[in-house]
This record gives sequence, structure tokens and C-alpha cells, in this order.
Amino acid sequence: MKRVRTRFAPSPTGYMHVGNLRSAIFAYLIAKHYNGDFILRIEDTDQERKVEGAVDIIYDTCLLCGLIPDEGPREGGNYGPYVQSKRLHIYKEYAEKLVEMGKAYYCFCSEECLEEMRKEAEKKKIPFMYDGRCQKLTKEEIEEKIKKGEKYVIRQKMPKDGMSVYHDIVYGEMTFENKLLEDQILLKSDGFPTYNFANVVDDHLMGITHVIRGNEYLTSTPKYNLLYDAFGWEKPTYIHLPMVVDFDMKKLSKRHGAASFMDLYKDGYLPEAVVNYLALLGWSPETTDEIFSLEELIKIFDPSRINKAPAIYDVKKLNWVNAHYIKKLSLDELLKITVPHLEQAYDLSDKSEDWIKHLVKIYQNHISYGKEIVEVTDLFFKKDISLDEECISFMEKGRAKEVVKCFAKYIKEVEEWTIDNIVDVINNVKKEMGVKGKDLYMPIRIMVSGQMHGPELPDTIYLLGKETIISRLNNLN
RNA sequence: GGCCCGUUGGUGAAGUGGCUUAACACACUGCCCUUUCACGGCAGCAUUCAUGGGUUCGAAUCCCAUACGGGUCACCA
Repeated sequence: MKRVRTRFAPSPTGYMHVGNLRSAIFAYLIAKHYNGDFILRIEDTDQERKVEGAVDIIYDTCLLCGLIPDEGPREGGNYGPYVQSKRLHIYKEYAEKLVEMGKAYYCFCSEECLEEMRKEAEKKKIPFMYDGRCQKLTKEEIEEKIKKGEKYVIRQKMPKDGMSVYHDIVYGEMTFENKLLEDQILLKSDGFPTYNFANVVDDHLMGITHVIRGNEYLTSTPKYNLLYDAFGWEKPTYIHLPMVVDFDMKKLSKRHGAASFMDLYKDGYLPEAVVNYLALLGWSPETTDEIFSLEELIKIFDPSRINKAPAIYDVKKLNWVNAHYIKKLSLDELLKITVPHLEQAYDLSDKSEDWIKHLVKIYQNHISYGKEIVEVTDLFFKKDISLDEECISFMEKGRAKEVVKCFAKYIKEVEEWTIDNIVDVINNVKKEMGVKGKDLYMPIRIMVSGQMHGPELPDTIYLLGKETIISRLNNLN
């Protein structure tokens, strides 16, 4: 069997959203599952959309996620260059070859001219399709026009009848009518190839065996197949992925929070967790497990289990997966994804390193991403706390206020501020007031933190410091 | 508009003709654990698979129609 080779072929448009990354992950997993090669190719044939530094973002994303290319612009390889703008001569050569073979032709229709035709068609309410008029040009006319410096494109001749059929691993048998296909442009007037053309030429030349891409290409695949046929090349195996969409079923956009990997990364999401979650977007394993390392995914990934229905990008579920990974982090790793956010949000100049470590540690089981540390710890940094209705109504009940007064009395007497001594104070209150459990802890928790949820109470009290505790307890009347 | 794809609970999602009185997860509710909170554990949560027909002894699973959602029809990728 042929060695499996897959590729991830993004356009350098500035940032990599999770849908792109999901495609990269699937391409990587399929290659590695079959012990094959994963190739990175940059598709920068659109000069207008090109963005500076975009290739770095693509690389940073892939590398952070563990998707190491076997071949690519930086790694090199036997099929380079791996950047399409450096392969222009290749596309030109192959386009001209197709003209020689009589399967493509020069077209001198300008964009304005095409626009005119389009408007005309619209008036008559018929769908516009280029009529192939330049096919009628004689060899002499063509040479004449080229000599005069007229701009041209190269178009492929499409069959006017018959059906195109192909098989997709995910969607099965796909059938299309050929008469719906336009004579597609292969080479643009600026000398660059179109995506359609460059993609096919490169996939063939680079020995790509499995084409993995979003299902927005489902309907244009017959065009690619016609190109493979025209050249007499072997067609790859197609694996079209269901689209990744928002909750409202719309294409993923930035508006629903951090849809770009780098944004997620900056917010303290762990690349392993993001990869784990994204692998489950449109694919599911045979078992009911949901937590997988990249190595495990490689082992169990099965393209035939990819789903057809659109996959909804659900931040809540991502948060759950990420929280799972956060719980397993070492303290150092945890500090790395949380402390920078604390520094940015709060003034930490009067806090010791130990204090910060302690604070972060007690929230390890409470946060689902690094940046969340900021909102959950705000009770440690703001001067005054305010109680919501639930807290107030709890404080009105039973002997809650008396419990807090008793606690205040003892806590003021503490000389050495240690967790053990704080625990002792709580126990004294328990003894003196004859309360325990919720009736003991909750009133104190509410008055010192303003919340009914939070980390261990003695730690919370310890970290708040005696001064803050006493000042907050004084709010009780 | 033509063509193509999809439609399972509050949410994501398993399910490829009988093992399904529809997994699992998130969320929610209750219980246990914890002297509180959280973590963790356990339990509950779709008489039903967009709707209507059909095929079959038997359908979420196959076929047809309808509805809804999405994709695609570029010198964008």
C-alpha cells in the first residue's frame, strides 16, 4: 500500500480559527494513524488577502498543538517549495501543458467584460455562466493578442453533459451534473494560479493520498476530479469534514468569543485540551471516553466515524475539557497560565510570592481556563464587598449574625496569623454557639467573601489577611 | 433560484434494520462524601429520533414528499 500523505493547506490570512485548526488536527491524525506524513503547505495565491506574519501564527499554532509537520516551508522536504507563491512557474507550466493538450484555452475577456455579461444574464433572469467564447479564437489571434500585451487567463474546458461521480469517506457517493460546471479559471491574469488549480497540481506533485478539508468543497470536488482526469493523474481519497458552526448554526465567527486558537491560548486554555476538544468536533470514538492525549487520538482515530452533521463549537464543553486538564497541572504549570492574568488585572506589588502561589493553588479546582482566575479572585482585591439577595436572606435566618459576631470576637484575638489558628477560631465558635456545618461556615463565608461559593474557608480567611477580615466583619450590624 | 449536504432531550452527541423500554457527556435537580464551598461518587432527567407517507414480521436506522437550517454557484481560498 502507498504511504499515506496528508496535508494542511491554510491561507495566511492573519489568524487561525478553531475550524481551521480542527482540519489540521484531522489531517494530522489520519496521517499519523496510518504511519504516514503530514505536510504543511501555505496557499498564498491571493495577493490581496495576504497578511504579514500570518505564517508564523500558523506555525506557532501547529507547534503548540503538537502537530509537527514532516515537510513544510521551515522543515523543507523532497517536494518543495511548500509555499505556493514560490511555485508560480510550476502552475504556469502545467496550465500551458493543458492548453497544448487541447483541454484548456486562453481567455482574453476582461473582468469588466465579464461583469457586463453577468448583468445581462441577470436581466434575463438566467444564471450566468461563462460561454467559452474565447475558445473560438484562432492561434494567430491569440498570438497577436499576447504580443500586444493583452491580459489573459487560462480556462479549463468543461464537459457539457454527463455526470460526475466520486466517493467521499464521510458523505459517500456524490453525483453532480457536468453542465453545471463553468469553464474554470486555472491561471489568473496576474500570473497566479487559482486555488482550485494550484491545489490539485500541488496535491498531485506532493503525493498527497488523502485530501482532508471542510465540506464547503463538496460541490467543487468534481472540478478537481476533472483536472486530475485531464492530466491522467490518480485521484486522492476524499474526506470532507462537517463544518464547524456557532450555536445559531452560522459559520464560525469571532463574535462568539475566542474563536481563534491564539486567543484561546492567551486566555489560558491548554493546547492539549483544545486539541482534545476539537478532535471531538464532528468525530467520536467507539468508546464513551472523552479525554485523550494526542498519542491516544492517533491510535484510535478512525475517519469512517466522522459525522456528517455540522459540529457546533460549544465553549461550555471546551471549558469542561480544559478544566479537566487544569486539575492535573503541576503548581508551576498552573502559575504559568494564571499569574500573568492576575498581574494584568490587579496590583500585586504588596503580595508575596507565596501568597500568590497559595491563592492560585486553592482555585485549581474552580477555574476552567487561566484568565478566569481574575474574576473568581476579585474578592481578594476589592475593598468592599456587597451581598446579593441570596446572601442577605441567608444572613437573616437563624443565628447567622450571632455566629459571625462570635467569630469576629475570637479572630481579633489571634496573634499569629496561621491557618491552624484560624481553624481553631472556627472550632471555638462551633463550641460556643453550638452550631456546625452549614450554619457554622456559611455566615462566616458570606461576611468575609460576599459569596456562598468559594475555596476552602480557612485558606480564604488566611489569604485575605487579618486587617481585611476585621474590616469586613465590622460591616455587620 | 439551480445543485449539494444536514435535521436524535435544555445543550453537545452515540446509534449504519431486531442486542434500544435510545449510550455517553455538558447543564440542571436530588442524595452521599466533605464540620462549609468546591472536587469526586451515585441517582433522576427524550414513551421517542423535524413532519407526513411508504417498504418490512420489525425502522431513529431503507425509500419518497414536505418543512426548516446550512453550503456552493468568483481572476476568494
